[in-house]
Amino acid sequence: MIVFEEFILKSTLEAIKTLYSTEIQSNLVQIQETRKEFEGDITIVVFPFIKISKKSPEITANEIGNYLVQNCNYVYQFNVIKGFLNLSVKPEYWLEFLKDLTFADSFGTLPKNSSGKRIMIEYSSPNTNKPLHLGHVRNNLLGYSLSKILQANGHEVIKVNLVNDRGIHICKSMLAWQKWGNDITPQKSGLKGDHLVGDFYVKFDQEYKKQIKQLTETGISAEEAEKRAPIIIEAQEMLQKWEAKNPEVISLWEMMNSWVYEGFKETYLKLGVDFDRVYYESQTYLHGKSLVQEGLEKGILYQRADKSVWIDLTSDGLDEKLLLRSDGTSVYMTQDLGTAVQRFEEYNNDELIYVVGNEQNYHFQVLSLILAKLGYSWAKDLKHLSYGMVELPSGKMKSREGTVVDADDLVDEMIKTAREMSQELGKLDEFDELQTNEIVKMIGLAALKYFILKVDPKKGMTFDPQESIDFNGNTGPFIQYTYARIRSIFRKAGETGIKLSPLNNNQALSNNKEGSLIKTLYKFPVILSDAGKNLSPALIANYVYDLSKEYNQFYHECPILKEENSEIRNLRLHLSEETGKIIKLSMNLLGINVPERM
RNA sequence: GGUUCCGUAGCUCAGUUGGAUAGAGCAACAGCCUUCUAAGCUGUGGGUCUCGCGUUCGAAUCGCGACGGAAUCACCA
Repeated sequence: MIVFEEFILKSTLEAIKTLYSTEIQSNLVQIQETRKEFEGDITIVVFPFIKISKKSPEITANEIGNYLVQNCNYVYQFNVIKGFLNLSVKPEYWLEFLKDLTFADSFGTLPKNSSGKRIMIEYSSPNTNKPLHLGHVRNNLLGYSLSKILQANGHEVIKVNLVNDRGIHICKSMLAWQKWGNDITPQKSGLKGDHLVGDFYVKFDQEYKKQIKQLTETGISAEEAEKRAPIIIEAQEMLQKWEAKNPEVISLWEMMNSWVYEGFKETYLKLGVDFDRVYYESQTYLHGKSLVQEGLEKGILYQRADKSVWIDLTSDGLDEKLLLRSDGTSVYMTQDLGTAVQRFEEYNNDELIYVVGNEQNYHFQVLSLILAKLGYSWAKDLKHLSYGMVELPSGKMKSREGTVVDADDLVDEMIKTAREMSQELGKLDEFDELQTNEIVKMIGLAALKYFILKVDPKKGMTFDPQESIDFNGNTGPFIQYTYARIRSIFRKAGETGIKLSPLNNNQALSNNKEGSLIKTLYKFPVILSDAGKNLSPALIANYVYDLSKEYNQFYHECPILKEENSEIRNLRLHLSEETGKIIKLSMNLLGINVPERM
């Protein structure tokens, strides 16, 4: 595959050496895409050179432009606007690029392990006391998409899920079920297991609040009341029994967790995400204690009079952090230290990416710092994909207060809307029921996934369930529609016996929409690589939107099957084919499917 | 209070080593289907890039300050 930029960079360095007898660093040469409103393909910013040339930007640009036209094969003409040197790449090279593209299997992607690392990515990581909500949806979609993107960048990826299946939160649900459940089960209630368990979590909280209120009315402070409410004390006792492996508590715990897992399984399937390995916190929460011992011996950690163990990070601009409670039990950090060591030992991975919300930035900062202090060289290879919180127009979501957008409801709602919308447009007429179900599911999910993934992960986002979801404009369905259009052309071509033939070497581009489409296709490998480096599916999402928009303009302006000149028609068919391939590939990187028709 | 992140059109968002007249979509308005899928295309209006100062040939982008918002600083996870 030709990469014009490399050659132009090299020639520009030569030009400066020849013209001004100075060798410069290659990072002084700024090469960028020429803006649409100007003529040309590739632009060099000449301002950095004027100190060397000691001439005006215009003269400098002209001198370099002339040199390139004479000495660089790919450049055939140029124009200068202010300090910008706009170069035009010879059309035959664009065509050659397109030709290479027709032979490429998955253009832009690197084969497995080609240049790659072994990367473990942890995402989802739900609690087992309640169903998944919109926040988890963002997490799952980011994690899954990122794993695809990293694979396409030639890395080996291990997707893992760490299920938070123990602790006070699940005891709350268990206790509430014990008290008010009347032996209800998912089967008897007809509810999904995770939803049923979540209902008891809410029930617990309501009762807890009631008890706090009663206590404060007797003159006890709110803080004290929160500690003394009988129901919270009962929950804590239950947690102790769990840790003591009390058979009754354990079997209740196993039963309710199994309900939740059934529910999660369904949600994951619906969202189309999966994992190579699932860890359970009940099996990992004791890890890390030996590390603490080691740290104490090395003098990195210290013990207080009450036996609790701490690390002092004040010299790193952070605080002191607890690593073992005074009763010797471990905390979240202890466990994370332990599991990180385990994972690197077990998988010998090069990186470990945690997909976790930005509310835990501090935690991960401390985590890698402690590991570095303990002497693990891979501490620098821990990465935190810190994504922003999803808020509703009404503000933050609170699961205890029932103001969350439930993941299952959300997906169902999207599919329902997709069905209504498609029906209204008369798009479902040719489909039978089975096909209809499949297509509306594909469209509804695309709308949801794309809406969430197109936003820069680092940024917070607001989600309006009523208005946010659209099927026009910068949306998943728009991109799917573009793909379906392309497929439709090839069905028609098949019916009329038109076939793709190899591209002619001397084929000229007949329309500038063809040119801008080729240029957009050309950008894909760089976008894919950037998306991997920046851990950002949003780059792919915005690119595939640009590509679709570009294609629709081309489609509108250029007849394809109706084109009578068979060479031009063939070129346009190839452009359509390649665009379709990259749309499909990009959408797959986002975890979104594309339909043959819609 | 300390630390970190954010502030771009009415709304949701792009804008990545500082580069040309800051871009899309939605919403509003006006056009385009006897022609390959109108979930499309074209056009109009809409901006003090929160504000100020600085660095620079050049700042939405970098630095400092102010204002506004978020997260975090737990013997929670």
